[in-house]
Amino acid sequence: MAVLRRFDGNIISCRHRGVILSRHAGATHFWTSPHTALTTSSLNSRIIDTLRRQIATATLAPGHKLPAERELATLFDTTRITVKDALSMLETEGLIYREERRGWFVSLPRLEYNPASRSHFHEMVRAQQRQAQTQVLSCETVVAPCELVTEMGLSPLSKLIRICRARCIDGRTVLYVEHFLRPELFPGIEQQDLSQSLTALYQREYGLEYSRSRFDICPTAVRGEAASTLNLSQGSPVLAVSRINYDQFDRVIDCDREIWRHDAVRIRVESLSF
Amino acid sequence: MAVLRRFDGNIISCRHRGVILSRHAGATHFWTSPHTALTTSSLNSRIIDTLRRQIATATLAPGHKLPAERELATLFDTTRITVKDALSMLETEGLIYREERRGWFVSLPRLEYNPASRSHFHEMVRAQQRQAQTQVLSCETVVAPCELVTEMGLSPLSKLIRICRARCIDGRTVLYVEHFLRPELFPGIEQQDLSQSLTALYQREYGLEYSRSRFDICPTAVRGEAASTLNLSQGSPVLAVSRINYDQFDRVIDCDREIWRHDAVRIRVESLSF
DNA sequence: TAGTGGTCTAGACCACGGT
DNA sequence: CCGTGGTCTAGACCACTAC
Repeated sequence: MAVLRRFDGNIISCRHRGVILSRHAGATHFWTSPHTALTTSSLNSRIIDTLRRQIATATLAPGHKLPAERELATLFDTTRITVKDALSMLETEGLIYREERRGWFVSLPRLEYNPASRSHFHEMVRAQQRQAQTQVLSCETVVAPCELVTEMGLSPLSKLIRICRARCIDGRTVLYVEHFLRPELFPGIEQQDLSQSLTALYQREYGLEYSRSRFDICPTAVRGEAASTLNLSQGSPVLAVSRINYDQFDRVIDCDREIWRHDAVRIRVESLSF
Repeated sequence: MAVLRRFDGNIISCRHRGVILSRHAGATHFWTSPHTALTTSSLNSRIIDTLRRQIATATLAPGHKLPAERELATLFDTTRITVKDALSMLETEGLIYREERRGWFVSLPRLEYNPASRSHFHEMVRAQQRQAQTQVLSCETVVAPCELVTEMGLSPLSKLIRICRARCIDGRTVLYVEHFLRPELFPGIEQQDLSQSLTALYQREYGLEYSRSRFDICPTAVRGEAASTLNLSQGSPVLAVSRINYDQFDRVIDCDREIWRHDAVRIRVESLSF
């Protein structure tokens, strides 16, 4: 049906000067179906294909910084806008990411994340041969946001404890997370070390265990404090995972809102069908 | 901590002529945390805020077509590029979507989708008061793509049956899906009506039932046949959900690759913690 | 202070969709 | 055929980062 039209030439010729960047055949990326054809051959997609190939072959290795946009524009004999379009597309694809005014970088392998597991973040990261770090940004009592009143079944104008944290993998902040806790269940939690696993803390200090949870996964755009914490520009794509957790007595314990850099994670869930 | 700085003025004043578009205060969108601040007030974010508000109040109702980019540029006294930037950001956020060369439209409510449930697509859509439709694009025997050989535990150069379908909600194609089936389990399936639920077909005709499955969720960019089927431009953001399904004897039955329009769906999973 | 991306101007031509 | 977005040019100034 769909015909496979790969761009197999090594020389990416530009309109005026001609540019040689890629000398290797591309490897197949998991999310690149071999059944999809490349139908366009615009300048834009030549830039994309060239960069994609360099990334696939690790000629551009994970974490490496790309040349400046102006430099790439010169290299490909075009303007910054065209280059930016190409880079945005690769960003959407998750192959590269940007840091606000710092430049563009090749993405690191995605963390495999199972939101149904109560495995601790640090453990999960270590199990994947990566290094984790957690930073507490704030802990304060707030009036429950109205959508949480509904979601958590609270009475209106309830108070909640809000804990904000940033989590890093291999030195890069990839996750901004807000926890909303029912204060009556967690007296004095402000005095605890909140950079550790909250799940462990709940259990050790308060005898509360997750029994079941419900989570929503929703790709969206980042704004506000989450954006600056993640070094992202306003409106960059992220993956929002919100969870409601129930304890062994089926009471709502807390609610998380995780904002993941969308190139940094792959959700994997094992489940029984029902 | 973060200060709430809402843009509460009704009059969006542009640099030369001044434009009044919005007259209503915005409602809070679920994914818009009230704890995040709007830190910029560029021309771009004024466009975004104005459109966001109009959408939140359904002044711009779901499914409605936005004015042409050139028209918006005139309206906001700016250029098409600036308008496109704003529209792209709203697209990333999932509030609007585009159809290739047709224009920009306000997104419909997201379908709530639980990949762990074996509920049939048509049932699930109907349960949410929407209308579903399925179109079979192709059914053919192919050599197993190499990443599936690994994922499904096949011997190299195995053959698989590949079924490609498009699924619509309320007349809009929102899902492109490929199924890869082990041919030895499904003799003669090509002669069946493949526009119905495959799950039901497996059970009725072949006595096979899903018992468990593993799925991966990964935001990425769309290319190739999936893009044209979904009326998307190359590189638009989508949500890729790939699943491996096991039968009651714990054998791999099939593997799905779903490509969802990223504004059309919200993944919701209920799970026991472990 | 130099370098970077963020934002923006003011146009242009083309390809495809719908009539 | 016209209207639409898709792509592209050739610059500009600003804000922030890193040194």
